[in-house]
Amino acid sequence: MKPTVHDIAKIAGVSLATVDRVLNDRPGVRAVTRSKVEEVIASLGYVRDLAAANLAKGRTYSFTFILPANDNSFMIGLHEEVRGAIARSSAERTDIRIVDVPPFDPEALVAALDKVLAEKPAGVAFVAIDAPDVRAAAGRLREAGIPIVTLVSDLPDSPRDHYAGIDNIAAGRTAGSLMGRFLSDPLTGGQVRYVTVLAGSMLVRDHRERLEGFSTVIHDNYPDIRILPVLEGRDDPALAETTIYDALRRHPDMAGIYSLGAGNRGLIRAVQKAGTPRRPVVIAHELTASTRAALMDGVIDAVLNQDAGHEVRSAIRVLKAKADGLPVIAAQERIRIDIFLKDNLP
Amino acid sequence: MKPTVHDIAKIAGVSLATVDRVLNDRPGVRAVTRSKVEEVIASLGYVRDLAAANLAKGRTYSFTFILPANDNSFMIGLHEEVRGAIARSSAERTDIRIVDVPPFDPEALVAALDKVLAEKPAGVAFVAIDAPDVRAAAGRLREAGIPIVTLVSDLPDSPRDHYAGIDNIAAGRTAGSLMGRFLSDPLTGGQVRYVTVLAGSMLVRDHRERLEGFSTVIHDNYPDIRILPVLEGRDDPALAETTIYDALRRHPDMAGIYSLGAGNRGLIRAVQKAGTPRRPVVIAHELTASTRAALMDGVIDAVLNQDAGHEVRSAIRVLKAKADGLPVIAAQERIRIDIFLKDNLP
DNA sequence: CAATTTTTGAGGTACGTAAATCAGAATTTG
DNA sequence: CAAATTCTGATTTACGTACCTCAAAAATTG
Repeated sequence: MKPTVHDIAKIAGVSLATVDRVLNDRPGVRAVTRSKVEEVIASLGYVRDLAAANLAKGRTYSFTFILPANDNSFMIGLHEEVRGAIARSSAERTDIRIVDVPPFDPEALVAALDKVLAEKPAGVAFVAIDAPDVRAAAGRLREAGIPIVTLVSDLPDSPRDHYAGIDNIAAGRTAGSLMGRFLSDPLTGGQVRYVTVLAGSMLVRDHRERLEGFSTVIHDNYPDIRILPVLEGRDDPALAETTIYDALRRHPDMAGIYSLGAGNRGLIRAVQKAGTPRRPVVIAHELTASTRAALMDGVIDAVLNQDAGHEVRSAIRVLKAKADGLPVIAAQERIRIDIFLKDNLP
Repeated sequence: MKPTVHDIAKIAGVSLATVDRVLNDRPGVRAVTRSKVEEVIASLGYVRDLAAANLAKGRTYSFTFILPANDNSFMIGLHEEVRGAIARSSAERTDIRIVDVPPFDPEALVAALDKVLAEKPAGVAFVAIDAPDVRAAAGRLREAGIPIVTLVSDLPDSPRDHYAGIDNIAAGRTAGSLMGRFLSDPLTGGQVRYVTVLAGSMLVRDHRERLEGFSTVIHDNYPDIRILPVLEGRDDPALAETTIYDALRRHPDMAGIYSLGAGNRGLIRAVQKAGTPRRPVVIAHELTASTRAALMDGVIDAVLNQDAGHEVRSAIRVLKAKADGLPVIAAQERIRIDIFLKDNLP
């Protein structure tokens, strides 16, 4: 059977208390004794029974999720997933709290992080904003020994333990590749096509990265496709609608649209209203009620999606593992870019 | 704090033993007393602490995985993932065993299922073969109260508890949609193109379903694409190579190939060797070393993939939940169809 | 070498549940 | 109404670990 602390004590010829001191890094053990015990632990292949340990500790993992109070479908969905996790938390010894912060506001995020730090939770997950102050606040948390996971939006070059989100450069590249393939003409070819990109804001890292990936692929592989200057829709459906509508009026021959942010409701309306002679190829992000309907109707050709539920569950798993000092299964925690066509909608 | 059995006993005015009898469906409790206790349980919102319960029971979940002893990359990968789970199992109170069976052999599978039944494991996962005898054997397991999960290949109309695998019709539809889009010519159009399908065997349900989805989408949406009679490569690289090579010699203008089974190593060699004037669009299944390389080289255009690791972990989670009588998080257990282009390779 | 400090042992309690025993109470049966 | 049966309560042990106390042994210091 699985070895227990008692087995270790017996074989090492020490008392249970000493084994406990070694296992939990408590003082009061001579170096010789310590190494002897450690040897036995290794030779037996002992692994601490986490369930029993947590039971004994009466421990509950208290995690805090700091989320922007955005009202787009994706963020609302993210909130819901966290609430779902909270509902399930009773059975899992976790106690999860949500802290809302105003969106796109680095100072508010820093304030929230510092406030959370004072509460000494067992782990923190937050949607990062790419700013030096945020990086510093994250450093303070790590300093205090609190594991950190960034969610949806990463904070590179920071001491975060993990990023639970998609690779946005790869997402942009995928969009570019699909756009290129959907537009390419294997027989004739050579005609110049115009593609427009609708972003939320170029101040957001995710959007910058998606654009970067998209542009690279188009430039490198599809020389007859030209990307028009980026339009900013501030993730707002109304603004997106007028912006895209105007663009389609100016370029009735627009071959494609890549919407790399939110506010797709407006984009869809604009495309339908404009009624251009040849409907442009549209690739958008995040599967919501409206993008799903547009996919079915043929207004959108492909949707790249990140599964908020997976991101939340992954963040919790990672925080738990970090809190226990356990390794994470990397393959399990990689958040994949889902590609949805109208034929593989779940 | 979380209510415990002690709280229930105190509030219901009964002893701990009675609460235990109610909770674990043991006899020896009057109906009145039972309902009183159940009322208190409900009113307190009591949930049993699984960790403590399992600790007390000294329980280890013993699961059996029945896997075909195929030697293609996918099945080898599946084996590896199960072995990986076994390596991790010490920490998770699971004891997983692998039983190998000859591939595509319903009788051998039935024999294995019956042998496993005799060992009364806490759950069984197996790669199903679509045959009445297999269905009956699965019924015997369920009869014995053993949870069943089908892996990779489903067994519809059987009493299995769960299927951990992709929707193969949707996969075929996706392949059809990508093929149609990659081949379609938005400006000219109208020319007839020929596409060939390489399957392992039409006797396998997965392959039949993929073909069905593929054909449906092509017929309904891309009338100028014609599907040639299905080629069977028996999932064998050598056979696939000669089959495809011959086909490309006969049809040098072949526009596309959909490989819905295994043996892609041979397919790739055939396409490279044939050197047709215009390389056909190739869509294949399962990301392996060879399909990955072919994607990078541009020989394959898209790979549809099912993540064996996710399937195995999902199967284990579901078996555990069923063994504990807990609900499963459906969204978490849905196995997704990954679409890989050369731009989003992990 | 005595005084002090450090290390170790022994033992206990606790976490929340499972499962068992045994005795007493309530109920049913003849 | 006695006997048999069925319920119920009280109590105990166990699971594997954490953490506490107290005393004894060993090592270190002055």
